[in-house]
Amino acid sequence: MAWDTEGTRRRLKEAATTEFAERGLDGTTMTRIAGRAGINKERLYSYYGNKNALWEAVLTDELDRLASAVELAGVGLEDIGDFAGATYDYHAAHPELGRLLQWEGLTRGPGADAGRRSAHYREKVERFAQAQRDGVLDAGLDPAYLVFALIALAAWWQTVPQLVEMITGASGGDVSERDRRRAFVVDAARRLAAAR
Amino acid sequence: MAWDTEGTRRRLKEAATTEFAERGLDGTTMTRIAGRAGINKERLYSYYGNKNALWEAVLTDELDRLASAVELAGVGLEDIGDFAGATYDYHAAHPELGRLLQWEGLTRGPGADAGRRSAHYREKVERFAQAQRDGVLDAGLDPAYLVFALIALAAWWQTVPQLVEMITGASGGDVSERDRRRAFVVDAARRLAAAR
DNA sequence: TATTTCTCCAACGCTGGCGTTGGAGATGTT
DNA sequence: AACATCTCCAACGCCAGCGTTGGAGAAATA
Repeated sequence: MAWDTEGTRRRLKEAATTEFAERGLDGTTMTRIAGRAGINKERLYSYYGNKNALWEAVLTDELDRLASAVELAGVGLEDIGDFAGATYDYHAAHPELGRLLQWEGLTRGPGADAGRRSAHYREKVERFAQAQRDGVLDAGLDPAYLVFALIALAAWWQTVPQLVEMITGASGGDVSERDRRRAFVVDAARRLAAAR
Repeated sequence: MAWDTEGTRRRLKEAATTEFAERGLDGTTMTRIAGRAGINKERLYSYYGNKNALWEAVLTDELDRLASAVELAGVGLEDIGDFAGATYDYHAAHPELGRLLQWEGLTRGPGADAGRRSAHYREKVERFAQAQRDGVLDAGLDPAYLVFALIALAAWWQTVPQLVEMITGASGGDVSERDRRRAFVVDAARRLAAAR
């Protein structure tokens, strides 16, 4: 059988992503990760060094995927709604990311890969500020707060599903419910941003 | 010196609450809790049995406090913005409780005391529906979604502080920043809910 | 063929954390 | 006085989990 080093590397990271999202950094064991991947523990260490480094690798990787999957097309009101919708879609399709971010938020200290992530968000904020100068967005809003609010609206459904279920009485399983939530997020984003 | 068994019991639970909120169940050590309380570890075990039992005790206790604090929240239909502001204030004032619930939500499936909590939320939803029939709220909004969105806007600042810092560039420490966030939440809530 | 690289495996050292124990002193109660 | 309760303390047994090691086989490369 031919070798596939990138494949084993990827399988290890996938297993780590699942385990970390499920149990957090402290709750996950390296042995479990290796076992889930069906690959020897020694390989895990030789590829990723130690547990913390693996955690960082998982987090940066997941954030990269989010960044490349969700684009902010323009600076119109429509685009802002689309941006919120796309963010919602991504989180709905990849609930592990929300849980990872939540674990990270609970463990104090600087976030993984903080530099690049900050730059990415600042760019979004800057675009929003520009839209504001163009008169598309309400001038009274802090663009950074707006970016944050949109992400919160789009992402929180996946991070606290128990709360959602308690409030709405519906679980997020079926498609029509998901579509209704998405429509609400898009609409809410435009309501928030619109100049009045 | 007179004995104060209830006092030591309470001090132990307070220390446990702080530590658990800070580090979660897995991240907390019994030795640390005892050390923080300034009481011997053996006392901790004699009073609360083991780590999991202590966790349960802390959680049910905090949930009781939340329930009784929430019961005070009065009568009549409040202004939507004020409701969001009050929710923001509550989460800002009681970060331990919010963090404990976050840990719990991540580590388990069904949250403890789900019955009472969902009843509380349903009641809020019902009030919003009434406000909708009265024409105060936009008729096109699902009131449950609206309640959820308001809570998300108010609570997520405390949930993912790293993300907030990356987006806004400011830490939530100083008072003026907190006031500005609160004002944004209040304003955003009104924008979301207003009939157009 | 010789060498390097990738992989498996079993076992190990080590640390840290859980929960316990036995002894001792101080403070109460009968 | 006799007894029970509360507290401290130091040390222990135990185990799970991190990260390592040495040896071996298989696949590539030279």
